[in-house]
Amino acid sequence: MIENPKYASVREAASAERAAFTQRVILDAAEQVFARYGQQGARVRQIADAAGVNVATLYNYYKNKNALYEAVLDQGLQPIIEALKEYPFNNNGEASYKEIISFIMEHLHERPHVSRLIYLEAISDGEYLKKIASKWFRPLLEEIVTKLDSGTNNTDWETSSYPFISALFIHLSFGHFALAPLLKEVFGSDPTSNEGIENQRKLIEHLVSQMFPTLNLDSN
Amino acid sequence: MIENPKYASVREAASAERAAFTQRVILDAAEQVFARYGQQGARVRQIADAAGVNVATLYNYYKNKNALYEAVLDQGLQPIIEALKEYPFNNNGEASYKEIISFIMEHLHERPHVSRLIYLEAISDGEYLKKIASKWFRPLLEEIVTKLDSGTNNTDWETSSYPFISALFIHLSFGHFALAPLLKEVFGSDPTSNEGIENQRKLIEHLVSQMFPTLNLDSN
Amino acid sequence: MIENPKYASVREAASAERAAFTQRVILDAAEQVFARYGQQGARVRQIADAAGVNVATLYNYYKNKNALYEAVLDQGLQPIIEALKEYPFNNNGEASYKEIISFIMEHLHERPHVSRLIYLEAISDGEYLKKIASKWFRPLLEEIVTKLDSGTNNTDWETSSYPFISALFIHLSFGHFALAPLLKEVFGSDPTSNEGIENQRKLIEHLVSQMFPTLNLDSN
Amino acid sequence: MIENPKYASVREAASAERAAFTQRVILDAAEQVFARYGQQGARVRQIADAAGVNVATLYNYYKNKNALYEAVLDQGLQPIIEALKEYPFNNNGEASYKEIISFIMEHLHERPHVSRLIYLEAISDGEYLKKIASKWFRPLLEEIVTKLDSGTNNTDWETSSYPFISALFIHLSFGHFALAPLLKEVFGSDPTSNEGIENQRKLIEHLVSQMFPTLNLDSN
DNA sequence: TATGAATGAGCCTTCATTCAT
DNA sequence: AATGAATGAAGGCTCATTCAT
Repeated sequence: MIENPKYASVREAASAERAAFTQRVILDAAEQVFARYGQQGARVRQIADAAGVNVATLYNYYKNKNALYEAVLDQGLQPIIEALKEYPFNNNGEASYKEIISFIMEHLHERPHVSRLIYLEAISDGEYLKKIASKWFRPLLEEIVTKLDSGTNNTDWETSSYPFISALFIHLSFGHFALAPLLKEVFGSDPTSNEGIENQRKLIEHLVSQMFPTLNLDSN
Repeated sequence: MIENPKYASVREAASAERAAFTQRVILDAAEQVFARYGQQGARVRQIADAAGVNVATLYNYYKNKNALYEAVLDQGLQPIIEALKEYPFNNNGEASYKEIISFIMEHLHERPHVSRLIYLEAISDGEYLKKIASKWFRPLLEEIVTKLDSGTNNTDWETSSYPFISALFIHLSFGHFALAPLLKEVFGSDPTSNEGIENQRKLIEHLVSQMFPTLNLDSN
Repeated sequence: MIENPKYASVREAASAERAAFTQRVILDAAEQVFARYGQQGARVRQIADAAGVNVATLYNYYKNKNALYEAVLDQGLQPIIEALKEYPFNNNGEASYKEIISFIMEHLHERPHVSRLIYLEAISDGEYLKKIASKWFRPLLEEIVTKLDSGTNNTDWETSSYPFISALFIHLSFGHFALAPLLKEVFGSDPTSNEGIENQRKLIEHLVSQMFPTLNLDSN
Repeated sequence: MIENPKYASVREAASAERAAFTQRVILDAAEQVFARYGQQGARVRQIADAAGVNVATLYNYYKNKNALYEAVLDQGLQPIIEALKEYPFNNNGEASYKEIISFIMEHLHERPHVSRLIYLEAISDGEYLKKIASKWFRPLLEEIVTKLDSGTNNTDWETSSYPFISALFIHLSFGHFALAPLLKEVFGSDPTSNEGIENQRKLIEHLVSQMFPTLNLDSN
């Protein structure tokens, strides 16, 4: 029997919504597990359990474990990429380097697995590392470097030092979240607490202001 | 057949030597594989292949994969611990903070998997993380903090900031090696090359000298 | 909503027609897939795809895969059984053995999967083999044997040879279609083409006329 | 410790022998199961059970189920190919067509799964059918045709009929074994018994002698 | 009736581990 | 000590089937 298209579309919409929800749940669970055990170490069973669905359901949405991992990287990292793109880094100089730092720290805080996913991929020298580097880190760092260049009189550091400064920034932001369990164990306080993040933000600010005193004076 | 005890002991000595060699080869291979794929992601077959021995041989030396992993952590990290213990951090103030930096960077360079093992444990919040933190990082950082305290007039930073400074140091030293594949991909040059290490060492020195100007003046 | 019974019945009729159509489509698809991969090797998903319906729809018509297979055997073979029953084998001697041969070959041609289904059941010694043998082949062969007996003076062959002659007939008719892919590959021409079937028909005729010369003279 | 090479080789030989035995057992079991359920319908678990080994052991010898199937076809069919090659079909005309028939029937009897494997592959139009046709059936049939040509005065049949005669021969020999379960069910007696085979042999002989009367007179 | 979503069971394969030599 | 062979358990994935709409 041909249904009333209107009702059919309503039903289909509900079904699609449900599917989208399930897919999101699976993706979140996968992100969590992959971010802890890596691509090889993660178990699909564990992901399914974390998502609260049957293992077979995973395969209604993703071809295989590898495709799921790719989706985690793509869609897990995407929000931060998008956010960074929209950020007015060099629109008119209004966004200070301090705001940039806050912005990034805030986003990494909201997506606690991103840093760890990237670090795991880096440590295992995974096949997606090239993509992460080219589509992600290089644009991000270029923005930062441009900001530094435009905001200082360029006498503080030589251009050749920028890579090291960029790496320093990566360590202090991404590393802060990736290494959180160890830091908590060593120092006793949770680095991902609001206080911990705030302190780390201040440290980065302080370092930048020390390294680029002219930047400091200029823009803030 | 009754053997000549003398010859037997000779043979036994040779045998023991051979066994020690095999065990070392296995441990090195295991360290390499675990440092890349983590405890769960590593495959014993891959370790055996990397060691050039039969898989069954592993089990002549280690009860199981888990015991092998523990041995990797214990014995893989041990040399650096030992080295640090022997180092005259605060014997008579002769060892400058620069020397300490060089010393640690050099050791991490020689054991390229140590940083990654630790990072993997930290990211996965592994069961050995407590041990690593308490037996390893805390003593190391205490030495450093003591050094800072004794070497400066203590006006540069408040004591409460020491954890963050310690963490900063971890990121810049251990993180430099753990993240090497990503950094290489992003910046194009190998961070683990002599030049890359030298530059990183200088960066750390520079930061320390900026953060602790009195330390800088005092000891070097 | 209270419906007008008249319209309801119209709708029900249309619905029933539609359902009958769907069921036929599913059955045809199932026959095709089962005839190729057997009971165990066939995949319900493949059947649903071939039928152009959702997998779940299969289960509106058949309890499970096994019931579908039984239906394929029952209803797939039924038309030929029915046709043979209606055929005036020994009504009044009007149907010559040549006509019988043509008749069977024609029916096997129209239902290309029947031969293969039977062969697969035979090869796998399936649980429906008994049924096929008793309800299908034995009646068919008895008709043929009766025909031979009544049409000849019975001097050509001993009665004990009839099984072998019957088997010969099976091989040359059913086997011709079941083995078609191999024969095509070996000889280059399609045995299921009109020409191929015609030639095979002639071969059977020739053999029969050779084996039963008196039959040959009598009835044609 | 380096062993005495002599003893080592002895041990290795024993090990290799054991492995060869296991591989043979697996292959035989696989042949049996594949010959019944086909490539898709066969279950590796069933094969392992039939071989009396653990499922994982299969994978010490064959990459996967498909490779095992290929090995079954290759090595399962090979003995008959070899046997046929060595047979003096046209050495000096000493081997009569009756001997050829006996020879083939005997070999098919000894390897009861060969006929069924071929039939299943034919029915499913499998990917190895081409190979079977070209490397196996065509040579075999060419030998037979050559035999027929050389042994008769060639007046009995036209050359264009040879394919049909060849196919007839396939049906009566291979089909006799492949279809054995059905024939047994229909006729009550086992076609693969010595008596059944003997009778089938005679039937083939009879048909040949009828179809090629001059051949009959000449060579026997 | 038809279907997209979901699932438990089962399949193929690999894993970590043990055995026998 | 070392290894090829063997295995139980677990892994990833697919299957047949059911649910909910």
